[in-house]
Amino acid sequence: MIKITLPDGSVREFENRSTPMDVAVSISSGFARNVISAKFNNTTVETVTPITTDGNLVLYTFNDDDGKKAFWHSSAHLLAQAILFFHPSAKLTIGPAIENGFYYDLDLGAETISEKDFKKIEDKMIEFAREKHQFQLREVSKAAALDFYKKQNNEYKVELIENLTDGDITFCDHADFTDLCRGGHVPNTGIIKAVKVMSTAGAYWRGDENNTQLTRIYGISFPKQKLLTEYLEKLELAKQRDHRKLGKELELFAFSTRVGQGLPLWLPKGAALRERLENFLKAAQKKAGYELVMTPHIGQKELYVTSGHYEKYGEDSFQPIHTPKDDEEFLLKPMNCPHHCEIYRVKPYSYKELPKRFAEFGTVYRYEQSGELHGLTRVRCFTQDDAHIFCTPDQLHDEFMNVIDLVLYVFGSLGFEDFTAQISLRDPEDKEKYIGSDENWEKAENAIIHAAKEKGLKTVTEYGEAAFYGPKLDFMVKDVLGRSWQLGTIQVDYNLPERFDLQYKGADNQMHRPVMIHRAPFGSMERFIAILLENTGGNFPLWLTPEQVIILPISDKYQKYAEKVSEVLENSEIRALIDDRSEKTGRKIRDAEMSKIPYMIIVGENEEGNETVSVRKHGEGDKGTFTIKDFISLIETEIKSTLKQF
RNA sequence: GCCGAUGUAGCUCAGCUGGCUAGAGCAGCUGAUUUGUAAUCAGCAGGUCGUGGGUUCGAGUCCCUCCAUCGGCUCCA
Repeated sequence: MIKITLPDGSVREFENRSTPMDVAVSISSGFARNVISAKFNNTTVETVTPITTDGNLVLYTFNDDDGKKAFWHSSAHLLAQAILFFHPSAKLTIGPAIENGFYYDLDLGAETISEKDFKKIEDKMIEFAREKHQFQLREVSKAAALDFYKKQNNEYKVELIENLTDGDITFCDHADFTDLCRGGHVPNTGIIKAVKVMSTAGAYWRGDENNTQLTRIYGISFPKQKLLTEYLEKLELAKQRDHRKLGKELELFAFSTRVGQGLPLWLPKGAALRERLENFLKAAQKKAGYELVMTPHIGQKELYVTSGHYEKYGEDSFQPIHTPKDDEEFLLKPMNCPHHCEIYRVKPYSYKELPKRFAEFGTVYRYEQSGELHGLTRVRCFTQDDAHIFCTPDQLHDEFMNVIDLVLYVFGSLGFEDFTAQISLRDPEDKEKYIGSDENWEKAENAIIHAAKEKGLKTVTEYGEAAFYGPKLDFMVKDVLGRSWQLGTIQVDYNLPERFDLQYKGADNQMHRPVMIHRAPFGSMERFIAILLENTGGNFPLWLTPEQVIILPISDKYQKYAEKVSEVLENSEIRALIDDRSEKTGRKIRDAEMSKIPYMIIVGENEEGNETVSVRKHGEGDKGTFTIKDFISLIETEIKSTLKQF
């Protein structure tokens, strides 16, 4: 007999070689029907794997992340099986589960798969699924595994197997389909009831652009048709909140092919909104002891040679600007830090004057690859809410903590609750990508790790995500389709101060090297506004939104009164406009609702007589009648409650 | 940059296997209407069908180039 401990702490005895499914059945047959995967002693096992020792067992259904993972991974096998049916010569590579569904990467040779083929692939998958094949994991020797794939001329699987250890290699069979696989499957194909092939894409083998480009096929599957329908509906709904769509509808920004790819044009409403965001941060920064600076959009090549940017990015950047003078070259600035280092160098500093905090809404230019451009989230010209803090090593800790507070204040004020703090360290395998000594890197990385821990941030650590001059603490937020974007960032840098030979005089009368913190709470105005648009669906907080109030006179008889109300609101710095079209009130309300203006006030005979306004709130409806004064204080109260002081 | 897809009026879209002067709704303009909590009515105007080339008696429709956009990959100072 073996003792199995379940997640609730209860211990039950089973016959030796009982399977997770046996355990599930012993709990309840209804539950067992929904169990699709399991973990034994924290290792993924098949539901049919015999258990031979005491241990902890967790059973998963589709409602668990681990259950979904097994479900989608199993679906990837099914997808590969269906593709092989139509393209027998396709070479399989890998097919993992992802956050939403799964994909399979294949080398199709000269053949292609396009959207027209999706339906027949889906049908074939369902056909195979209904045959209720069991997934069976079996161990194979390395030699046998290599032999199997060499016969198929599948160099990809051969490469994978060569990196595995003999005795640790398993194949998974279902029907006549076999794949190299670690395991983690649902009991049988029959529970996969609904599948959708979502898209195809090119993907480089092992993520290296020097390798063959494979065809990646994305799909998603569910145990019920209804769940698939709901998922697709949710996706459609999400697209309604795409910042590119909303930006156009709300007239915030636009692009012009004549101006150029990735070069956003800010329209009046967008520019005003952006200015309000800037002022919001400027006010907080003033309190936090920052000083505003301004620097040119270009700098001599030498500046970037000093900073190291030229060496790292020269060829992939906008190319130098030449002047009538021979050998004179200027670069569009890709970052503000070199300029700010030069500001620091303008005069000598004593330790008593540090930290110096230079802030600038600095516009930078980067020649991003054309295929990378994406609305406002990835552009070639953007404005960073940049600042560089120059401090003594002793001050670094406190300064870093203060910056975290500022970032959290910004995120909190704009309703970003669902973010991840990502500790971005250098890739230990590829130190060539970075400048500076190991010692400096270690100091900087430790400073970030400790500060994030001390703040109690929930963090993830990513290697290879550091900037070339230093590690970062990045604040990641997801867009409407679940893609993660870096917004706020804080970086510790020991390297640029060295490169620019920055100094201060210490209490010991000796010269010392300051430490530099790069930070941008928004990250960039463009990306931040894009993600804010998607998070709010265009319903911005009242203090930020382009128009706060729209006045709707019942007829043009009340135009004068509408203008009077507008003037009073304006005097209280409330942004209002009047809809003076000769339309019915219902029409004006509809249009105002569609344009997402937070407050509508309706004025007619009753209101004019009593000096009142009839208030309607966007998305909520009629709020009743207010005196103008009460309405103003309603607006002011709402703004105060959403816009806290730093 | 790479793989795949898409590109018709300001917006959303129709236009079958190539065949009269390219259609609709919304938005716009003009006029009527003077309106009470999500669309008043009528009329008018608006497109060299992304660009350049080709095939054809004939191209929005087929082929190629380029441009832009979308989904990925790679990249992201």
